[in-house]
Amino acid sequence: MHWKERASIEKITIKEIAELAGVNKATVSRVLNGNANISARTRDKVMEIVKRHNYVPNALAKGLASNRTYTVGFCYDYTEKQAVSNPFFQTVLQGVEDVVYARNFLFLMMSMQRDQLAHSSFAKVVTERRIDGVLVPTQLFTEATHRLLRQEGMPFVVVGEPMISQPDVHWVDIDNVQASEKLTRRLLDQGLGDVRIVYDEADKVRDKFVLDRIEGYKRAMGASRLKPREATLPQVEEAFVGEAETVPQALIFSTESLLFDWLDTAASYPQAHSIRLATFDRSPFHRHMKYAVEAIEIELEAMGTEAADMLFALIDKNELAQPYIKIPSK
Amino acid sequence: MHWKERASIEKITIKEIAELAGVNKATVSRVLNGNANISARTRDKVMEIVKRHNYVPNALAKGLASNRTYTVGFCYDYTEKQAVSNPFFQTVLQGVEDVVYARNFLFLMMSMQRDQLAHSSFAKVVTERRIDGVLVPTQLFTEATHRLLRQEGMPFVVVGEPMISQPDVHWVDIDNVQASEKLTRRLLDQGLGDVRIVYDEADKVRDKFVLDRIEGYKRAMGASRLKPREATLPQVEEAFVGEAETVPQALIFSTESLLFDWLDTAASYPQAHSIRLATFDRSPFHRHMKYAVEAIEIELEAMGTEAADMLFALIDKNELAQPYIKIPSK
DNA sequence: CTGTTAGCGCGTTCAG
DNA sequence: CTGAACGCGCTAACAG
Repeated sequence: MHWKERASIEKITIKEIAELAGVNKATVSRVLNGNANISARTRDKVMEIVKRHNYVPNALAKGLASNRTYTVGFCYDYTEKQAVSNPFFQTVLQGVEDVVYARNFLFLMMSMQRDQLAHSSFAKVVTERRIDGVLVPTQLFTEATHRLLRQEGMPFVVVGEPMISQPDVHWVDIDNVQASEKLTRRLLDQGLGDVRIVYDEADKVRDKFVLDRIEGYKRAMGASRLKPREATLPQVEEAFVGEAETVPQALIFSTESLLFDWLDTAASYPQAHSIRLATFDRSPFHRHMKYAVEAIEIELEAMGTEAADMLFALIDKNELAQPYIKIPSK
Repeated sequence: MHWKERASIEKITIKEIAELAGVNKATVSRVLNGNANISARTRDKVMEIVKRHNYVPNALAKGLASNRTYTVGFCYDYTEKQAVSNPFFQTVLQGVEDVVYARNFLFLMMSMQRDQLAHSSFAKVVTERRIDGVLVPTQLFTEATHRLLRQEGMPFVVVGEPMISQPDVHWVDIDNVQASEKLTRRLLDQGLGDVRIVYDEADKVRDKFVLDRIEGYKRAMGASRLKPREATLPQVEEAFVGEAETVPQALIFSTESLLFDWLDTAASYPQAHSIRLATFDRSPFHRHMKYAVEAIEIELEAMGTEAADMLFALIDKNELAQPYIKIPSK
């Protein structure tokens, strides 16, 4: 059995339905698409046949005729092999899926390596018009990406606040300032005074959320009239070799990977065990880790649903109520 | 700007190319598809125009005409919310992607909740013929799934050995018996004698790999003339409340989630700290966990590439060299 | 080697 | 309210 025959198994078309119902193709099409001007009688007759023969529209033909694919894309970073396994990623994805499937759309995942736009499946999908819109994580939203999207007239929403904001770029993110402020306050409320925030130099330049988390931390510290102290991981470690430095009571890691890096080295310092650890994005692994980790629930799933909703607004009406959305932590 | 205009930005078609080159549409199509019988002159002329105008074929039209979508699907289990974040899942996925993109195919992710086939995007994609073939994880490969796939004549490969083997079902899996034997031997070689394997009753009935891992364990124990002892998690715990029982020297967890369950309860038993822990699928989180975990490298990425290769063989030639593939651990 | 003629399955005028 | 005719962009016979 060749694929050509295989693919035509039992697939009834709109034309055959029309013949069976004794009406025209166009009429069937109208019934199927809920067109208003149809007599109840013909509608029922057509629907009966549709049901009985288990008619399923051909998505390709429909797309070709209507210039729509009924598919949205989700682009993910393939540079870091762990991107997909990232709980962050997958929770957002879940929110997206709920919305996408509720709309009866499909969902095309595309990988893209940073700085490899030209050969990515992302570029291919966009230029071939296999999607009606796309969600792009902020890490992948470069100048080149933006240019391609705009040039192709492809609706898009950035997931995560882009570093440089532009008027025609719509995005959704959690409110990192608020989340960080809240997390910091939670530690302070536990009686800890010397709370510091740890960041990575490279991240700080590239990721807006790192800046925001530092900012939120500062606000909470300021509100308690405490001196904020931000540091890179190496700087924190100096506290254990130098003598003048005091050991912090708690460390807030601006990213989870920093926390992991810390765990790798902390074992060398006995004093490190008493430090309270905190980060964002609670993960199911936390409770199995060497030390207890304080984490704040951030609304990742909501981020996915909001992003998808924005994208559909763009696809449907080509306009947005708000240019961007910040989701506060509860 | 409405989507209809937006979508037609700058998109040159095969027909226009033909006019510019002064040839027929069909000729352009032949050039584009690398058809043999074309004079070098017309080929060059056509290609020059194609390049200059940045022609990109319309995937939908191509698919409609050739009855092909140039897309393969990957179905994942949405029942367990963590499925996508599972390192297992994502490593396999990576192997799949490499093959799929190398073939210039696209990649459609579909979710499916167990026992919810009818309303899944999976069923939709398959019946609407939006893919040329699909990869299905064994957990989702139920009777109903199989029936749908066969009824629609959709080529498929099961990822992971199905519990019940059937002649027309092709699959790829790692060699779990071999991997388990190897892992067990590694523990025995460390001088540990009382090594036991832990399984979950429900998993054992549903997942073939659990049976295989138990089998591999037994072989290694047998080869060392040791008495194999398999137990469920509750049974293992009894060792700590009863008195007659001895504390095992090592525990092999047939799944990672069992290991996690163990970690949750182990803290209560001081004797538990000395037990060596082992499992399959090394994960990046292991090294941050409370206790050291012995793990064996299994060829997950190869599993993905092999599965994809099998699928393409099915799509292209509708036949397979081997009905299934078992990948040994190195 | 290349042009002609038909569709693929569906949406969408434009009449009536 | 419904039918006829055409087009979406491309591939696939069949000629020549």
